[in-house]
Amino acid sequence: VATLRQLDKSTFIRTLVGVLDPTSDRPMHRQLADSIRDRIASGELAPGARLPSEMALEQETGLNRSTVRRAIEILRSEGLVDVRHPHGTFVRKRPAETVIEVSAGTIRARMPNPTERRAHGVPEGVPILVVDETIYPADRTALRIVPRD
Amino acid sequence: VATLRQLDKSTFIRTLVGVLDPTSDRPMHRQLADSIRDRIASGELAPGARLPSEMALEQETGLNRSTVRRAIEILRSEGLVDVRHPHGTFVRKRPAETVIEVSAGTIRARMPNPTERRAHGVPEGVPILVVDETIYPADRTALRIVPRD
DNA sequence: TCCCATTTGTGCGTATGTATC
DNA sequence: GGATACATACGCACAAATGGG
Repeated sequence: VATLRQLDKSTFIRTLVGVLDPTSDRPMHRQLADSIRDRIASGELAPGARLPSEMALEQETGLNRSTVRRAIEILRSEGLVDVRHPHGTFVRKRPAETVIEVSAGTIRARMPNPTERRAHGVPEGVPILVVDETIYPADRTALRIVPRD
Repeated sequence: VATLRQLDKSTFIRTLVGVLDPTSDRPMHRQLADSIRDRIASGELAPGARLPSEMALEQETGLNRSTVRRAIEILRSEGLVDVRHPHGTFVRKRPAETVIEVSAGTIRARMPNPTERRAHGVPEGVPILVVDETIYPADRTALRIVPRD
């Protein structure tokens, strides 16, 4: 198993490096973020999968750890990954979705402040849905419009 | 005018420093972000107002520029400020809100990816409202539920 | 046109702390 | 206690974009 995991990791990094272009106008941390984002979108990095550690990414991309961290920070702010200290960085799993039925009101969305984040258990990079005054974490809520009775 | 501006700036920084506690468990960059966020919430820093430059904040808080930048990054990811290179960092003005009337469908919210950000002109730290397949930038959109005809 | 000052952006390096196994 | 891995904080240098003179 150790051998297989090692192989998978090497493959991931090799292709990762393949798309990094130091001569590009696009900053390196954005390129790295793009690359990982693509792999998440394609399913190559499935929900729950762990990304290589910062040190591993640093070594195998040749980038500085700060640069690697900035890439991860981007994905974090997009709600794509979940950084668990000191376990690693994981592709976020979408929690089970609760459907809320609404038949009236005004709906907005925005990023929560830290107080709201704590109060409602909203992970980083996840907005909130605001129905009139009521707050729902957007990663686990869908609003369904239903005719008023 | 120069004198007045200088006075305002000094006042701002003094109070800013006043709430920074190096012995606290809370990281310095979060404390700084908290402090500025409070000032935005209270209206002391009105929409459109410019924050002190990174160098000014660095000098007057005694924090490193990287630490100052991390504080600003937090506010940015919350959609509170708008960083314009090389002009400075400004308290974000809420754009005029467009009310969309919906009478059916499913509504979700999430952070946009860079492609969607560009396509819909969504600033950083601003989520999108997704009505079935249609995307609306959440900073300028409110959805009003209306009875189906 | 060009230079300069200002301000944010990018990228590197280093050290130490904290949490978990 | 040690190993691992992320968190915080410092520092430095140079690039890029804009505006003023």
